[in-house]
Amino acid sequence: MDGTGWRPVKRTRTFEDVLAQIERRIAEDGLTVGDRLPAERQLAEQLGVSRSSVREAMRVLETLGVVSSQVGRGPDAGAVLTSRPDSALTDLLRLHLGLASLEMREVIDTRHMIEQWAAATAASARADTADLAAALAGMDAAGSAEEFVEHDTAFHCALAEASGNRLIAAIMRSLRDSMRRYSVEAVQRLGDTSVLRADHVRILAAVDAGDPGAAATAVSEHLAHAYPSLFGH
Amino acid sequence: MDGTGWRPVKRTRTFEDVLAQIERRIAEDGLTVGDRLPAERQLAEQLGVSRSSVREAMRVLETLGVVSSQVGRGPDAGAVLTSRPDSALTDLLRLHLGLASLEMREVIDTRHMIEQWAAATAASARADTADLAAALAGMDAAGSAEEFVEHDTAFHCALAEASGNRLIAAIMRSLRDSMRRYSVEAVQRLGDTSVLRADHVRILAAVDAGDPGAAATAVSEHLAHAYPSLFGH
DNA sequence: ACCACAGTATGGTCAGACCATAGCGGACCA
DNA sequence: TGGTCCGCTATGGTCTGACCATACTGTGGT
Repeated sequence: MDGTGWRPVKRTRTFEDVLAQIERRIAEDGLTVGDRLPAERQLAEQLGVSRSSVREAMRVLETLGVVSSQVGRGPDAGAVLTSRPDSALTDLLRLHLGLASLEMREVIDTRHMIEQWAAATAASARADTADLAAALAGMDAAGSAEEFVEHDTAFHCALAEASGNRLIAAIMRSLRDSMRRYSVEAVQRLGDTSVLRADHVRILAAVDAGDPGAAATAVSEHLAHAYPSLFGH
Repeated sequence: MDGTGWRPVKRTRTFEDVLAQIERRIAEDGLTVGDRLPAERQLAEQLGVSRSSVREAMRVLETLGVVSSQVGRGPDAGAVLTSRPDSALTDLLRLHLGLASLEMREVIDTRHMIEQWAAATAASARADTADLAAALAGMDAAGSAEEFVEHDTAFHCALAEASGNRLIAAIMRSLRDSMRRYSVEAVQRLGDTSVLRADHVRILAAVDAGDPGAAATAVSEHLAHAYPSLFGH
């Protein structure tokens, strides 16, 4: 106890203050996607800080996928508010997988959960399945494991989007991005993709039929086929 | 067409290059949580860039919850590898909710999905429920809506952790952080918390009994009680 | 053995300069 | 009138070098 009643709880770095100011401004001025933030030099002057601090705050916002910086001049230049949570989530997953603070098993279980939910929800909502069918056609035409996985990813992301929940769709895209290499290896190990194709057809049919239970079951069986090593008991 | 076969696809900013180098280094040297990165000045010299660029890369890594910077001197000073995906996810959700590029409904649906899965998984695994019981006791002792929500949050996060999946637990914590204010209002609107308490007891009992189906059902009914406006048909 | 204090490595911040980019707008010419 | 060229300028991107605050390290004195 120092008797002053003070505790150096946490020092606030300048760029954190800048972040708070910008966030407040977004809320107060009702800024939304497409609007521009003031230029770095202006912002620095307005807030009474150096441009470096403003730039560090910009890096954070860019990392979180809420702004996008463009050089040059004109209406599209400068820091523009955007909404790209995908790359942020992807980077997050990739780095934490690299640090071994997450395991692939956890990622795949999460995907399993999301995909079952998305399939059931899309089926209940009788969502449009044109994108799903297109991705299925792409898989049939694929000539390599990489190409197959690409269209497979498109199929599953389209399924997540069909659920109508943008947060879940964003998480799904990031999960797939993080697993790409792993998925390619899984397909190569499997060799034959006809089983996977049949699974996809069943998922699509269940969604089209508006049968949530069947859709969820089809997804579950599909993942068991795709990653047999993770579903053994 | 410029005839050179080149297209300036995308310029790579210096700090992005620094990020890639650091990430490569983490992978190659097998760095893990607790290890230190070189000092900013060293890194700048090694990579042949300015300290500003290194610092911008650090801000990104810090935002993603992969490093934590400490000033001063000694073993704990400098940039240390950590694993804190929670705050990154929380910031991500908060900002995107603020930009209206996500709606509360989507967040709550996601929570519903996660929580059902977590409850069922925890029940199947016969997970330890001491933390759940402790949070339940905290709720009983709560004197205000804020306090109640705090222990309620602890209960649900403990449930996610009991599933054994750290990714899902991290997402759960972030979701709850983002919804805190909304949850407090929901509890105040509800007035009586006895229904919620009974729900929690049922969830806990189902997990203890190792009954995944009952656990999932209990969670679902609980959310319907807590957010009646979102589950009307 | 202990304590006080100078030394030093660390991140945090700032000021100012220069570069590359890309739209803007006027000058010039047909 | 119309179009084309070219300089202007606002923007982000980068670098340099300085200084501050912090917190450990080691040394020297007691």
